[in-house]
Amino acid sequence: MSTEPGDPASDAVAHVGRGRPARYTHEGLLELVVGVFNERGYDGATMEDLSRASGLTKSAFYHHFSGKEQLLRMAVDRALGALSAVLDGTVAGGGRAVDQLENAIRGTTEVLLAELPYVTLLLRVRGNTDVEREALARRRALDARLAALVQSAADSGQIRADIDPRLISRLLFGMVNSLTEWYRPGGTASRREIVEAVAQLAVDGLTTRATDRRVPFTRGE
Amino acid sequence: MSTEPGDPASDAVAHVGRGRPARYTHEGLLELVVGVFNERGYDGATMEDLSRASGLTKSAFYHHFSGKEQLLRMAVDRALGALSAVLDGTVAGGGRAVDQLENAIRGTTEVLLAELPYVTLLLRVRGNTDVEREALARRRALDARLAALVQSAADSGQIRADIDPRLISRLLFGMVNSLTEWYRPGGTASRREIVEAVAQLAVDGLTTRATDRRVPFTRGE
DNA sequence: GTCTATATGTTGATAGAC
DNA sequence: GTCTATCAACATATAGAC
Repeated sequence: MSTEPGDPASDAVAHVGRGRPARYTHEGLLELVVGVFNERGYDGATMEDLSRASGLTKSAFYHHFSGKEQLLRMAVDRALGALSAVLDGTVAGGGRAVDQLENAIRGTTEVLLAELPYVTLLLRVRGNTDVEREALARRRALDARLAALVQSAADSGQIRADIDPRLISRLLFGMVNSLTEWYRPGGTASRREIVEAVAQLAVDGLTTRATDRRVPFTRGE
Repeated sequence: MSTEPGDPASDAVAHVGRGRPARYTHEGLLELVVGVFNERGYDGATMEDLSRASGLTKSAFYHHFSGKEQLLRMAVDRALGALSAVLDGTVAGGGRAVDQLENAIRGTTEVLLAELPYVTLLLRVRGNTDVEREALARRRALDARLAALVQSAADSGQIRADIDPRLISRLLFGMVNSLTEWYRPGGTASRREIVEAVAQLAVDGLTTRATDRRVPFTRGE
């Protein structure tokens, strides 16, 4: 993470103390930390890396956080909270199952892009520690809710029935989650474009189609 | 990785030596090692973990491999070789761009499922060491070839033109790559089913469609 | 080829001065 | 709240006996 426009470092500094370095907000520091976690991997990032990225020594850094695992917990909690909330909103909105599903796809994609570093870290958790296992369990619960949406849409004949809904759910949200592999805030595609692309590719696939979806379907040229 | 049917451990033992433990093949050991890498993460896996999984002490293990990084190189080389080969075959086959693309989707999916642990490890590489950076570079080259296939299909009007081909490529192969997150060889869905599901979802999306694709297109119920 | 023992470096975390 | 100094645990890797 170099210092580019929109770099989290700019948010981290609350005000400069009278001593040597700067003072930091809890949240600003966390964003820096998560950036390092995502660069080096959670295991690969050392407390020395994390503190240096904050402009603090290890000791000063330990004054703000109890340890590496607490940092991970705070980060994945933020991601899980955001994903959980958007899913709550989607289901509360009601409507046809297929529309709820499309809303869930758009909503989770939006959250992923808006909370990119936190969701990225969440998706890379492997389960080596208690914090990680707890995060995995909560993530599985979210996945189950998404799978249930797909199942409902399939049960009511609103989406294709020739593929197992569980498989569809995994592939679909696998596509969404894969955004963490390449999306970066300053890139060519805007969030809005990406959300549209994901939703449209999910619904219609690659095939060419006229603007009015009810025209006869023809494949290729 | 416990000892289940089809467990790599069974392939690892070549024959029992006259001394205490067993002898191992280079390749069988590598499969065990990659399993541990994927469980604990490359950084999280210690040489102690790796040797213990092989039933050897650390020292005996070092007799077979020069170190942790060599193991990683061998593993990602295997994945990169397999992916590269399938892509070579696809392009050599010729045909319409859209058909080459569909073949590439099927081919990379098949390779991913067949070489699951190796591809999984490859996809998790972050770039902390020279070996990792080299692997990332080779992977980017493969991604570029896939993106070029999508671009060709778009240029000749064989796939939808309302989404940036680069974005399509990333989402499509992101979906394929997401299989490493959950596919396990003994599961309910066969490789064949999964390849079909990926290809069909990619081409047609979620929408219900009659068996004959040329019937008038209707959405929902 | 495998073992026990150990060298050597790194890491997460703490002590205590200022 | 930040620093320098340091610890105990653990990691990669090697030495050398059998």
